[in-house]
Amino acid sequence: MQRTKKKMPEINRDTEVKLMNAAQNAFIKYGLEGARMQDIADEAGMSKSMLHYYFSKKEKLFETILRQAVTDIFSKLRQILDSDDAVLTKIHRLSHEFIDFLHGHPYLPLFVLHESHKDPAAFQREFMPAREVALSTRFIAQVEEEMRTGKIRPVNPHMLLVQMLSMCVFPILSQPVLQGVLNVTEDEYKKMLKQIQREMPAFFERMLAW
Amino acid sequence: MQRTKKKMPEINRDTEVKLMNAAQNAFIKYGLEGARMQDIADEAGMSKSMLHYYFSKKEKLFETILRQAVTDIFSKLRQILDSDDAVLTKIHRLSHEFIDFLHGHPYLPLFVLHESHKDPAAFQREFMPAREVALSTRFIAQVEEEMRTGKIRPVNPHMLLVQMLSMCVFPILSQPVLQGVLNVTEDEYKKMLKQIQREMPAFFERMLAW
DNA sequence: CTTTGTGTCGACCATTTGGTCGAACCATTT
DNA sequence: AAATGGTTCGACCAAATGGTCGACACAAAG
Repeated sequence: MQRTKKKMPEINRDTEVKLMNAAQNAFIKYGLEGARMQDIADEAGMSKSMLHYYFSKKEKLFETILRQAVTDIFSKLRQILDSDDAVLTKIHRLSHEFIDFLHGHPYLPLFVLHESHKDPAAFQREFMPAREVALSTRFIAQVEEEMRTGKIRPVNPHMLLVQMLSMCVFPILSQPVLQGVLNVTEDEYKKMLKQIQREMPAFFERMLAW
Repeated sequence: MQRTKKKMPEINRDTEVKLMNAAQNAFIKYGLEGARMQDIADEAGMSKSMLHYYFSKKEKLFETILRQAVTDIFSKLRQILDSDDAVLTKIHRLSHEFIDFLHGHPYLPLFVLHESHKDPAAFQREFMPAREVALSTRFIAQVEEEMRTGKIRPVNPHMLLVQMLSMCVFPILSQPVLQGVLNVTEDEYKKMLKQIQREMPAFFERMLAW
């Protein structure tokens, strides 16, 4: 005999995912106010009513999408920075795994940053749980420890983290503009990204070496 | 006798500036679709009709604001990168003058990047005139020249430029998020920015030294 | 076969929003 | 004082948009 559940909610999941994907595309491109519920429904191949059936209000839907985006980014970041690796190893992993991740989701950082600018205090309160903050404290402590044992040169740990993230995120974030400024094709830009991935670790090794 | 002009257009200028400032704030925060004409008019202390009197349509107004933003950023950038200074001097100036500039207009980069993502091709076509592209080619040539004469170590010039910009722009761009991640106050973050300004040149000197 | 409850939809509603228009204002000119 | 012409506004309009509601489909349960 089969499950005693009244109905299989398989189609459920499927449509919900379809709706969320469409919503993500729309919100990322046009923002909360710019995205149109009808467009989202159309792109998902469903009626507008479905959106309100699964996510009561537009804001609810938006919050779901934004929270997902924040979680995605920080999960990946935590996976690397919260490991047992040495600082330089983490930098190496960051330049490869994290940039690869961002390259696969080039829209995520801008989306999150854009929302964080609307109301920084609210963003921090609603979307930056203590877990994400702890992410940095442990890494900072590790850097200080390696500095104490003389493994790396003394630097400002906060600054180091900011610079690491700058190098990873900005080249992806600003690809459309930089591609224009540098006057290169998308392929050439991708090649440069690969090169950044390869050379970034050595870059920081020089920085942290005595 | 006074000017023979029929009327002084001084009030003109003034209201136009007020409208544009209000429009800039609104567009930066909410984007083209999210900004409300009524809000812009209210913030400028004028009627909505004024907006249509000075800028016929919302899109026209938006394009004006965006073009201004792009021009502002690239003017500052050109002022530094198009000078007669050596590469390392330019890096030094970038870390001071350009970051100061961005710190005074922390919203500009995100605004431009956001629009560039909506339609990269259109953005490049409409808002990146040849003049802005030439900005990089000359700097690239200069880097190659200094490499040839052995003044600096061989590196990929494109990559160098991207890294310089990353270090300048990203810390400002992502302040709301990073302040949360690092769990520091605005003052502490500002202090860190100052430190980045001071240390960035040495950072690149190490990178470019033999 | 009827009931039931979850999904799904089309039609509709109330509000918001960009945009228009004619009137009023006011300094300058005649 | 009357005319002129650029400037400003309030009232209004048509379209778009978020959201609601009743109906319907349809498989599982009784």
